[in-house]
Amino acid sequence: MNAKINTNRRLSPEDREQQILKGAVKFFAEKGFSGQTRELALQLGITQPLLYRYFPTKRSLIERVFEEVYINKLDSAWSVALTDRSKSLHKRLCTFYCNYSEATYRNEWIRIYMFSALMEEPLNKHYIKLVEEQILTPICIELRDYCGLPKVDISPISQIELDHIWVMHGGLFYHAIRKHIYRSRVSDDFEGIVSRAVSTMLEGSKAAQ
Amino acid sequence: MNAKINTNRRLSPEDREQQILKGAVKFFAEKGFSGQTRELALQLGITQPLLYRYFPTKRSLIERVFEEVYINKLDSAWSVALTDRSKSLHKRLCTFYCNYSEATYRNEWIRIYMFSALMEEPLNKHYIKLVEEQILTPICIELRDYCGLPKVDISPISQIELDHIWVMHGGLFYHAIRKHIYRSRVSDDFEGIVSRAVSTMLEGSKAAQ
DNA sequence: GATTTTATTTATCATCTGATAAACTAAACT
DNA sequence: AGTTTAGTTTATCAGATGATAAATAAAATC
Repeated sequence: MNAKINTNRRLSPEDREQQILKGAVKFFAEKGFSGQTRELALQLGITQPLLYRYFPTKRSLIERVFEEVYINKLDSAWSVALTDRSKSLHKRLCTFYCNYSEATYRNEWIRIYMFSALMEEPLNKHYIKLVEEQILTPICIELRDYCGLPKVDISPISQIELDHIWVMHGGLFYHAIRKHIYRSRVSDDFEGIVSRAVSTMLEGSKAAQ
Repeated sequence: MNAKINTNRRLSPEDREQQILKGAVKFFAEKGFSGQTRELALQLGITQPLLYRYFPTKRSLIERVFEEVYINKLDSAWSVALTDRSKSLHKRLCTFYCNYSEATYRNEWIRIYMFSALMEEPLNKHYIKLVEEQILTPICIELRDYCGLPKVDISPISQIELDHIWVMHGGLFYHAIRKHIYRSRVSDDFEGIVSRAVSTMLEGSKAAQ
């Protein structure tokens, strides 16, 4: 299918390693990690043993794929911006989810994330922890302020509050699942969806008090 | 690990087939469809060639697993109950999602669903279509009534309206993903989560008018 | 109880698949 | 230009894996 004729043979080790890595991300995102090294090599336009010059085992290549996809995708500046009360919470949440989705709601990211979760890779649990601590908890704190509820230092964020935000967060994430995993036709106006989801959540939370 | 000593050898063909099928559902839900027939047989406490007496190929067994898991899980009575305006929409939606989640937000269902979606099995697309037609569209229609908006026969349900409901639906589904795929610790009070999600959606939608 | 039937196992095949070793060849060096 | 270095390929291995055939043994039939 996607086999490339290897026009430029003999790359520098750095270039070849990068080429294999990028190709592996694409390949495993599509086929899952039970995809075969020969098929990957074919898609890269190289022979299968060459993979083993750059990565000692298939597993080591997969671990590099994890790193490649997940490292430095969460910008800590976004979490900080979430707490900037000079802007409306609606505005802050919309900005955050547009940035966040641009970084993570991508075909390769989403699919590799789901494959790794199904395989129970530790990566998934680490990432979930990060999301709860860096994203959902800050949002809960801002939502308390928005609804005129007690501050965190009075009573800590409860599981109920987290779960409530998880529904919105998960609902938006699910849009990416529908697009990249189910490959359904979904509306391209993600900003609009975010804006409506955020409004709904904010209005609904206020009304619930 | 889970290997059973085969105490009752020589089952009737019907019983053996059922035993293999149930075991296969459990096995493939855990390992994915690249799980190996020998490991499945070991888990069942039988030898691997015996599988081929009841299922001609691995693929045919997988297709039976799909049927087993998906057939008759959606009760059409639920969709009808959604439109019973003698009860509040909040009540109807909560009842629906509690029934629906009991049928589908189960470990084996969710995991096999996600594996099959990643493999681009047609099953997934069929199911999504069913969800949109039997569940989300009826909800959109009821929501129009709830918000005092024009009826369907005046203007059909738009993609925007569907996407809006998809966020709530996906948010609730994502709770099951977190539980069964990520295997995170999640709150067991799903009824409470549903109730808050539904309230939020209803209040938010009303406020948006 | 002897014979037939059939569920199950043992033995085995062909192919696939991750991985290694040796051969080859394009580029770098002297 | 001749020699060395190192990126890439060819050939191949060992174990895994889906699938088949023959052998075994438990139940059913007569």
